[in-house]
Amino acid sequence: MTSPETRDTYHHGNLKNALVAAGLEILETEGLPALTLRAIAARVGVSHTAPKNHFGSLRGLLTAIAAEGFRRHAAFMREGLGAAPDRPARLRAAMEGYVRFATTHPHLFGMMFSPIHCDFEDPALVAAAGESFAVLAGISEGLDWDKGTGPDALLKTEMMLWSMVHGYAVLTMSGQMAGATGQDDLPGIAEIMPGFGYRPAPA
Amino acid sequence: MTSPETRDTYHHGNLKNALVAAGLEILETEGLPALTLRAIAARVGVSHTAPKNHFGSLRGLLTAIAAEGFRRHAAFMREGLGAAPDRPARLRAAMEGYVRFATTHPHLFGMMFSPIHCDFEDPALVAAAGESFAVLAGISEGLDWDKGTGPDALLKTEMMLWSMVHGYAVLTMSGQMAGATGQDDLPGIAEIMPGFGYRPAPA
DNA sequence: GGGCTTATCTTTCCAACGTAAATATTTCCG
DNA sequence: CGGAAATATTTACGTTGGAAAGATAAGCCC
Repeated sequence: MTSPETRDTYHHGNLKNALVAAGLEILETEGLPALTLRAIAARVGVSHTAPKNHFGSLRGLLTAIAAEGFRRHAAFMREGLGAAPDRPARLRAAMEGYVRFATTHPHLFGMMFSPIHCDFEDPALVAAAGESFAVLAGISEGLDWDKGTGPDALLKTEMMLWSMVHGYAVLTMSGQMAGATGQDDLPGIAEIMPGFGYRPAPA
Repeated sequence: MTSPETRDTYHHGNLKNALVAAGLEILETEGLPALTLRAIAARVGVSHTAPKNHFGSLRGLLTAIAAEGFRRHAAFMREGLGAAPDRPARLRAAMEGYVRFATTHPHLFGMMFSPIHCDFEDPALVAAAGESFAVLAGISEGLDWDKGTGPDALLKTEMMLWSMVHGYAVLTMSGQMAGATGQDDLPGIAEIMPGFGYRPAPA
């Protein structure tokens, strides 16, 4: 996917996308500390100052990479939704997709939620993150729990689900959950989520 | 608390503690990106290579700072416990202490859970983090929910509470929760936690 | 199709960073 | 008192992101 180390034309032609793709590759193979401006540019075959024209700074490039990460993240969450027979199963599938993305792409996932690396004010990133959040919002409606009917019911439900699954993903992935509990084999996200039911579907 | 910029003796005398204290100060005033080896050393008044004798590397020093962070984190969680009249109130107090620490010391909190900066294998860090986890463990016992009695009941309860409160803290603090929901004024941790009750105290 | 404008990329340079190695100073302890 | 160990400094090095200036290509208008 990424262009080779050399090229015949002075202009790359598709540098913006190539840089994002190269960054994703580096994240997968070498991790976050190796994700330097110079390394990304070298992989595409351009000078280390070339990205500045498209992204302004390293932070800008990382933000674009994170945005692509959120799109894939949303795709992971949506993956099991089709096969789910009912709403509780959909809830479970989305949560497990969330965690599966984190464990499959740990470095990318870590960067996507790091204020040091990403600019959460960036409109493109906000939009991409909203794509993931929308999946959560979709399964939040009608969830039956003690705050599922009052004021801000939907907002509270979304926040509760997001907080739980995100905390689980972060803490297990970093090894802190294993370290603090002393357990190697930890329960999955479905095993630590209260068994929420759903109120009858609206109409 | 920290030594002044100059000193009369060749040996500092208490460099190890002074470096940790200086690091904490920098985190409060200038944030995580400013927490460099050279900046910490300069604040204490030693050369930027002096910390190596005590901590090995920058990562080692940051790990020690994080450990002190976890001790203070545990103190925040314990703070409201005494005044709580019953067990549900204790649960709420601990959760709110967790979040209050994160909002009061955002940069320190962020570093404490960053595998890039800290070495989660370090015994001192594991011990300090365990101190925080112990507070959670203390309020997990007897919590009444659908997984509160089966196998690994206590472990699952601890993991559920920790995941929820940690996810909430991270996502609200980074601004992502506000960004994705479009809400400025978000519900507190107590408002998005299921209203757990407790089974009768054991004897 | 000639010429101006703009976008894109390179080259060069710089300050700041973490770390290594060699050296200086102090303390500890026999 | 004296050598060993601990502690801190000096110097140097390779790497990083970014700024500045110049080179090259593309777009576009007449």
